[in-house]
Amino acid sequence: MAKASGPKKRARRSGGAATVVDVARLAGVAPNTVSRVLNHPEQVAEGTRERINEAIRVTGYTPNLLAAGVRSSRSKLVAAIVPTVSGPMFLETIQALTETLDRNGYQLILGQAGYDGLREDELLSAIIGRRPAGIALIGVVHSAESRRRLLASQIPVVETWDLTTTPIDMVVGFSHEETGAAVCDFLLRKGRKRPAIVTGRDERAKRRALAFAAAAQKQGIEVQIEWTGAPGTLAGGREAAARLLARDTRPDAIFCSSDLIALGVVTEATAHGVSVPYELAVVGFGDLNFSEGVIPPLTTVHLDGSRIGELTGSMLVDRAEGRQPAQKRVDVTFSILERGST
Amino acid sequence: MAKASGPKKRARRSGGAATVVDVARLAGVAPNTVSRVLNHPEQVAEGTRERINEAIRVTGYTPNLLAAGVRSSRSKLVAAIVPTVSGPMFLETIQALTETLDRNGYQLILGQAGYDGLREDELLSAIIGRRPAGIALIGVVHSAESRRRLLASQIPVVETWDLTTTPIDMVVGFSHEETGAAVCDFLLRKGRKRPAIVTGRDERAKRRALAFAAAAQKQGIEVQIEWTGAPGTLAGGREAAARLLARDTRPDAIFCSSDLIALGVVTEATAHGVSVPYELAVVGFGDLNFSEGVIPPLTTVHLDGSRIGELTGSMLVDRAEGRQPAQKRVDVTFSILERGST
DNA sequence: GTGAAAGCGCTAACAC
DNA sequence: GTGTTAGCGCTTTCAC
Repeated sequence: MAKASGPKKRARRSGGAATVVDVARLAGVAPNTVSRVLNHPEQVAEGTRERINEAIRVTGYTPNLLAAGVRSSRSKLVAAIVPTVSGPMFLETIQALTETLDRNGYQLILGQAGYDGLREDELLSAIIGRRPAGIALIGVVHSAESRRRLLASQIPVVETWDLTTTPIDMVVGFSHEETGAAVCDFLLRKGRKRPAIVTGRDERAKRRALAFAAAAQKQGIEVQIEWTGAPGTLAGGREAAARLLARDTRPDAIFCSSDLIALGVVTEATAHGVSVPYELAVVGFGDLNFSEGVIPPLTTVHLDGSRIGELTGSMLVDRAEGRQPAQKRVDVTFSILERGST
Repeated sequence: MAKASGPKKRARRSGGAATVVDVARLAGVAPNTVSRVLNHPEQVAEGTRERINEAIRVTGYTPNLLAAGVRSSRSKLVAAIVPTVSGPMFLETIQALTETLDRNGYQLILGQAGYDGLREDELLSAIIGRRPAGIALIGVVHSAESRRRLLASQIPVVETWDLTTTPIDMVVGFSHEETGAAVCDFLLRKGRKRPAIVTGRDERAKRRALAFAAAAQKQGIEVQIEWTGAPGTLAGGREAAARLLARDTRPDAIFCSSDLIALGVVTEATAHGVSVPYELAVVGFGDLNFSEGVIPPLTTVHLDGSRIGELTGSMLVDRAEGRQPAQKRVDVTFSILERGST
């Protein structure tokens, strides 16, 4: 029997999907016993369990997770809020997060806040309304109002890609100030005298740029800054580089707020006959998957985006299951990968 | 009054979040009137509405969308299944989809099927269990079993990035066969005699490659194919190019299954002193945001990923709201953007 | 090990 | 316009 799956008996009230009641009737048990097979199979006798599993197969029953969530107030859902999904920066993090959640039986619901953070409040309502077991803020800057709502919601939160001093709850990230200063140091140590910056306008990039400039200032060096849009693009990098190369005092080193921008800077410099790294050193940020393969290979700031995603995922799952996560604050640090462009 | 939001009165049973009952009590109305303000505000007298809205503010009430979903069997949730989120190919589509849904009050839940499509069935259960109003399959190949389950679930489905002849429900895409043949034509017309292919192993890329080869065959030309991993990387492109350039009959044109691979091929060729486009023409696929900016600018197959996402979103929303979408099958076509690399 | 009964938070039907 | 009643599909006591 059971040639095809799909609804067998008469159509049911709403949607026509099979319910615990249908399965229970077919298996000759009470509805809650079906629930038990799904959630605590060890509490059910083997014979009964088999009969019920067979009934599940025959009816094509797929548990209604919404209903389960209402009753148990455990939604098995985690929300991630990103500025936009189409910047390459956070992809590894989202991927690793999804996989980690998945492995633990959780689903990811994705919200785009945009780089301007308008609509942030509406988005938050939509998300909190789903009663997720946790919320991951990935590279998002949030308003005071959002903070308050998140705090009030009691939902576990992980903020990532930064190390706030006043976190809402948990944090996985690194210091953008340290990063900027470290890159400045690195370039000056290599004997560069006229460092410049090409940076997107987003909050974190700004802080790296400022820290870079401050570190240079300490050595009595003024840094030129060129702004470009967020998220960073190759074209934006080329334009900014063109402006920089046209100046009277041409920089001999450029720190870019993303690898894509850095590739643009290298491309433009090459097009102008400026040799990278001899006349111009270029440092990127993000260590995207193409950065090692281009010519010259890009020196860049490496961040373990996957690790951020995994940690975020397991911290949220821990909390969702009532465990205390190993740490509430993780500094994943960064590293400068020296390659051909410097 | 109402200095801060957040729960006011005594803690409530589960989770501590305010419910319709709390709001109703505070506003002196019945619970369903609160529900009405949320869902059909025009049915409620202005005075009552204001009182309720004030009560909502004071209590910090956020509607439990899970409960709403169970009762109304409308979850305001759409699921998207992608092979992996970290390939750049589908990002614009996911972004446009998210935005379109968002504008209509729907949220996106994201599932990664992986390129191998294992775990596909488990993923599908998790997704169908949420009773989403629609499912978008973005660049995913699905098993016969998955097809059956989707069909049985009665949930509106849009398959994208391809034009299946036997769609589950709706389709937004283009023909990979036509694409492959068109690129072949394009290269032969430009006088290339020894075309080759560097392609990832994913299903669609394979079909483009085969169609390319078949078109060449018709003109009596044999095509060399080099395989690389999926998703395509710059490094993979370089390796494949190195192998191709080492052969006795060196190709004078290479069609790549992604722009990232193409950039790798160009890089490797340049490193070998092979001039692009004079000695070697290179065509990419996807028109990623960097492709126009590199040197030489990449000739590539352009696809409007955003449009695919928007269309998918509005088709699903239409169906979710009981409307018939304008079309069930949309061919978004492709175009070959001729730039410096050919 | 299993069943009966209650109830999660919400919304749809039907009164008035 | 608004309240009363019922019930979505599930899980959680609490019996036995």
